[in-house]
Amino acid sequence: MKYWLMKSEPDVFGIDDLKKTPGRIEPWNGVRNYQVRNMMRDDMKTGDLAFFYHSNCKEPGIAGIMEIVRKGYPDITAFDPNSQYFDPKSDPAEPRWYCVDVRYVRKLKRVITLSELKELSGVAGLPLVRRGNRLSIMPVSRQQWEYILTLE
DNA sequence: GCCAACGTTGGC
DNA sequence: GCCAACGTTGGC
Repeated sequence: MKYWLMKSEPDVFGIDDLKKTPGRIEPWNGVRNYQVRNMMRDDMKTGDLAFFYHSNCKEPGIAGIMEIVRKGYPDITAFDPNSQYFDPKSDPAEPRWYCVDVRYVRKLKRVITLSELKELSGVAGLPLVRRGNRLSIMPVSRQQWEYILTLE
């Protein structure tokens, strides 16, 4: 089993939105970055756990936990001309973009903020705290995962 | 709203 | 294949 961190803007889709979704399951679609695509297509498996990270907001940080309940499969929003994520270059016969399904597990007792994570050596090496990082999904080691949960 | 960092695109 | 221009991300 692996661990991940997945970013989303709470103004667009936050942890509370996932919690409110019927069945508490949502496809994590619209990702249009090849590095992240590869992770969803090849590495993320059913049963993996992920931190739900709130980005581009007043207090960026880790807000909750979710579970991957469906491994990588083609992102159909890429084929939909009416979708904001439409990509005419993605051929249904050979899909360019992938997504996974996530299920709400729980919110953390408090948001563990980016600024505090940056101060702590226990998460050194995590792309999130590296300058200029733009990965919207990244792997988290078991040690980092457990360390972060001790901060809660 | 600003802007640094970085990915993508496309001309050559 | 290089690289300038452009677009996006995301912290601040």
